[in-house]
Amino acid sequence: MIPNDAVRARRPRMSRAEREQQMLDVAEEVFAERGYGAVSMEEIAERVGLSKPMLYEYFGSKEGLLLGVVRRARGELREVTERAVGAGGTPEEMLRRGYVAYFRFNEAHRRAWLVLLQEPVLLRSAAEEIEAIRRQQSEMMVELLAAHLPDRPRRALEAYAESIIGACERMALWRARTPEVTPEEAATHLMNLTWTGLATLNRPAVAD
Amino acid sequence: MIPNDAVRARRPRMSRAEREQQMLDVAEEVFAERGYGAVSMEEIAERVGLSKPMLYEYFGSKEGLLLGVVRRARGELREVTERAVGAGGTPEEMLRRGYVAYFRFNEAHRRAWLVLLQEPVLLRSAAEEIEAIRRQQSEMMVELLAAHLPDRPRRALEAYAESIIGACERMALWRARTPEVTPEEAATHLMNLTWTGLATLNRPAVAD
DNA sequence: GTAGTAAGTTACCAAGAGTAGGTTACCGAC
DNA sequence: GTCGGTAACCTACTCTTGGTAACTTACTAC
Repeated sequence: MIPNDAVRARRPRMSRAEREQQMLDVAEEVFAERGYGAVSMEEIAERVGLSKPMLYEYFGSKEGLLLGVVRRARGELREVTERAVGAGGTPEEMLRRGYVAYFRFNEAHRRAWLVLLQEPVLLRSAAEEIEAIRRQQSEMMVELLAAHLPDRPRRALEAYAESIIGACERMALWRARTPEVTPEEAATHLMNLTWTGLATLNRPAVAD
Repeated sequence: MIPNDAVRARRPRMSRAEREQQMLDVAEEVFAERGYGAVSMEEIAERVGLSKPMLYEYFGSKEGLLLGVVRRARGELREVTERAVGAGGTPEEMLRRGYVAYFRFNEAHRRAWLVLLQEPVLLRSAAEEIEAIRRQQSEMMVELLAAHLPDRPRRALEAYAESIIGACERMALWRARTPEVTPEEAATHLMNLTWTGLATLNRPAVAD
């Protein structure tokens, strides 16, 4: 039988790289909107305009697809914050710029960020992979702190770094519910807490 | 046919309340160990010594069961921290005791805490429920801060509260990977970061 | 123009979430 | 003591969905 060219023409063949990105786009959107558990591979395939086995061809499993989404998003975020921090200046300036960059990122890439923040924890089987990404985040922060606090034990710096990252994440979640708070304001709050410290905060000099 | 009494005797009937607790115990253990996605309702039922429909009778769905586990754990945690903070003293003391209580809790109730921290995010459909619990946590912290910082805008206090809670969570995760850090040490790190502040930290007086 | 490969398909399986409808044990009332 | 009524509990199913095997179609280099 002769294939229906009119129909075939609607599904242009793409290179693997292109398709992958397209799949990640769709998956990111739909995971962020309704959550990993509520979305079927069938549906994602349909939205991409392909059949299910192609998703498995490229990502191996549903978790693999999610991991792809998370990895890409995490990479982008990392790039943004590293550029912000790497621009130099005093530790205070670097920290502040890092905060601002983080909050701007999750404002601009809301969907990516939602997936990034909310989903990785359910990936038991991909835990090591995720762990590696986290460690990277944390190491960057430790370096930043080490420049300012050269005499502190490494262990303490790690603790600060982890705490700060946790604070950022939760602050971002809060900002999602309180959209009138700008990235700069959020950064100021975080600076007041982590840099100035609550003890010194009741001096009227510090504004937020 | 006459039922096999020997077999029946192994499955004593229990009151609803008792069974519920037992089911929550099993679910908590197994979710914490292998993750929500990797555990089937069939298996949980089997471990409890009942058949699947009983789980559905009591919890409605798999998510409902998870929610039950989370709610119970969160309640216990809340009790513990509220008692610690409620004992009074200076804001600094209260904050510190709160931190210590939190880290002690997740040391003593490792399984409960793992579920608590790692799973709720995947519950899209139960999001409001979870949100309510979170708000409670955050409100308690806001009250604590308000006593110390009466002149700050509410909005700022909320931001601090959210950040602090996020810092606690992530710190707890870090502690799970670094078990030699005691609850008291973790609390000290957090105090140094949030109370003292990084700016003042390079004075040699503060130890951690 | 044909061989090889990479993109894409249909049609299936297996596992597990959730349910309909029935059975067994307990408990209070007469 | 037996007889309803209820609450705990079961067997046996359905249906969705993650995952795969085996095939077909189109592009690309020689």
